[in-house]
Amino acid sequence: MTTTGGSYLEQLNDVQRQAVTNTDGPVLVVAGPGSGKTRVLTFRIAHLIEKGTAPWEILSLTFTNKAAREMKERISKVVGSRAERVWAGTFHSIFARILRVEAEKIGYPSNFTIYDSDDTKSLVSTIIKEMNLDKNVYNANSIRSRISSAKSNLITPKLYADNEEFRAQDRMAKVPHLATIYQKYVMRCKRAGAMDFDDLLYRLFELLQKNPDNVLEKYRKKFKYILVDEFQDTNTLQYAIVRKLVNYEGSDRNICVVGDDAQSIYAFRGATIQNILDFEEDFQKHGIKVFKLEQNYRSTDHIVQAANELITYNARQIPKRIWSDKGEGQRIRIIKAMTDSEEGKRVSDTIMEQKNRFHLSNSDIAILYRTNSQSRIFEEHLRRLSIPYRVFGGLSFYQRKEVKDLIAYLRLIVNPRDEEAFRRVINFPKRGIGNSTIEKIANLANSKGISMWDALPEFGASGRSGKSIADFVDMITKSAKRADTANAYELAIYIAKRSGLIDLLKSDTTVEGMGRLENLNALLDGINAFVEEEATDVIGTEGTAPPDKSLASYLQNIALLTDFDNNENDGDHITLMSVHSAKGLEFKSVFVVGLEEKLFPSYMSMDSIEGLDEERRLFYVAVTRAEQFLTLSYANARYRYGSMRYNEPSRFLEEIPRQHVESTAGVRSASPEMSSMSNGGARIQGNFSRPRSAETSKVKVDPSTFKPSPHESIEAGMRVLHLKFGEGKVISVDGGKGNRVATIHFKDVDNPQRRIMLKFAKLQIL
DNA sequence: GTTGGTATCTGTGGA
DNA sequence: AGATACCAAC
Repeated sequence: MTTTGGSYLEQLNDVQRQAVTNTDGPVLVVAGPGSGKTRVLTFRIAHLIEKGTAPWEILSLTFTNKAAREMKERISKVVGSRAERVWAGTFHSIFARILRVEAEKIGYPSNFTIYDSDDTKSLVSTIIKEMNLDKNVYNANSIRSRISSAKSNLITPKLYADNEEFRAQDRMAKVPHLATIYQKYVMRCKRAGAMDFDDLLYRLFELLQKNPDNVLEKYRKKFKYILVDEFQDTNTLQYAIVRKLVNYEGSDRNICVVGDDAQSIYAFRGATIQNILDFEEDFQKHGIKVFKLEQNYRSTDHIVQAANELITYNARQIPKRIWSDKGEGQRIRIIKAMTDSEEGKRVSDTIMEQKNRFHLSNSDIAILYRTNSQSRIFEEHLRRLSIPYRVFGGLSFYQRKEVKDLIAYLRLIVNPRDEEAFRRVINFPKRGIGNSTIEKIANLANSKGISMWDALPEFGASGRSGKSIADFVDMITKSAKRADTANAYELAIYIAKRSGLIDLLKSDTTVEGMGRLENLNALLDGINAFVEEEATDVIGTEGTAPPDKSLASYLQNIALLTDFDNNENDGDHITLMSVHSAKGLEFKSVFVVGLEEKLFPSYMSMDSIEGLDEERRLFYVAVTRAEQFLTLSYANARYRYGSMRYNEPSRFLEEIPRQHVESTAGVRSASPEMSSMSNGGARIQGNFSRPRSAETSKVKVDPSTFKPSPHESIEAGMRVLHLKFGEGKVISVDGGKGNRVATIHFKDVDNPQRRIMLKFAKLQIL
């Protein structure tokens, strides 16, 4: 043991220690927010290494690069530099790394391209256009997500086409050709030597399934211990791969998954809580051990209890109540604003006030929102108060046009069959190869079943664009030749100049144009840094593999990076980010903003119980980010899509028991901005429905005698009691089983007629 | 083939 | 509101 080695177990509570030291056999850790989940995972890995497991025999899968990096840092605090050799990374990056070695076994080049969602969308659009389908009916985005979910559920184009149920669904949705699009899409990706994000998972599964050269055994032997973080966010496909690696005859089944069903927020990309339930069942007979971490070390009690309460509104969950001994703490504050702009101002003012009163630094504070587009208004107001901030998420560096353009050239050099890259740069900067020529090349490629690049020689130098095409081919071929001797950086500089990209940007002297040139230079610097970087970040296979500094390797790296990853801790700033990206983080003071119906919960998720439950879990995640101060805010009206929209306060606000909420006295006093409002503003005020919490406060129902009746038994005509709205009469009940909605007229409420989802509501029949 | 203008749509989360 | 698609004129 190292000198620090002995002490790490003492930093754990009993359950945590058991979860760390029970290293062999299947383990499920159900970990509430702030319960020391990361600590358990990292110490478990450290413990394995201390006990003699080779670092490279440990596979640790996470969802973000940030989580993986943090984990390695924390492991190395216990076991030193050996931590570098652990296979720790995201599902996508680890699998991409394996596929880079094995791709040729399943018919892909080892330097395959990774298609991002823009590439995917554009390929889907191209196919729809080629099939002469109406793009308004065949919406590229929804088709993309349908294809994605098919892949995530291991449904191949063939299975899809043969499945009568899917076809019936598609006919109903007026998209009968979806199966064909899916089939073409997969074929085109393969033809382009490209994998989309789902393929990085799916093709690895395919590899292990088909098992050429007994590759399955190779990886089963290699990974003696497997750990999965955020298991509630895995999809069917990811779990299928994990099972392949670990659940087989004669396996030690050293698998540890950590998750919290209440924090599952990625159902939209195929994640299913079912995996946690299945996991218990799948490993039952192999002596699974289950540990529940319920003590919350993060937040004070009002916050913890509010979170507990609100999650009970969900239909399905693993029973669990988190608790804290950090004391009662501050109550939750609610800010009500007339407009989005006022919300921005009030939140910024409150931040200023908190900073002064409680001596918080900027880095202690975060503003969390449902959609990235909400950041703008807070930026404006924070800037006005000279409060430094940083916005995470949104358009990442690698999604900017000028960056994507150069990357497309690099992609094409590495893999000329990459059709999306080809289409992007064949005529940019303009070189006289117009749409009709591109169409002709595409038609030729399709009829031959080859890529557009491979179709070029046959297309010939005929016609007006012949010379330009020949020149283009020459440029790419020459660059590819250079790649043998030049490194990625030299190559990037060469092609940036040779293609005319640099000149084009230099000729644009506007502020934006200069910004674009800066971005391009930043990209070049980034490539240089990648080339010069020491081997520190490299996960050696057996600790001996030399760092792969090729252009192909660079491209695969950046394809999986997000905005999170290319930024250092640069000083003391407030954090602005979506609730999704805040998962796993914590701040002394958290502002959850935009708590309005149709925004949070999102209108996209409001028409189903499952959707609403996921939004509620998302809100649960948001609330549990806060250590000491939690502030919730909403606006009655906000600009969205070009016009003022009015929204009700979010139902989630009502689901927080009042005893955890700060009294609103004084908080609602008009801000200067409100009193200086124009007539337009006055009209908005006129439409302002009174906040629900204010009107409900006068209804007195004693919670100790209140006994909710089963929601199935509620019928029209009954007299019922509601914890917040008091006594009311059920006017009607509609909606299907499990989804019933009652219209109830309450006696003592300003807005008496209410539509209530019976599944969530707690009603007592009188 | 290119340019510049107008019409139309789309609209969450993120590896 | 902003991005993109489409169309007419050069």
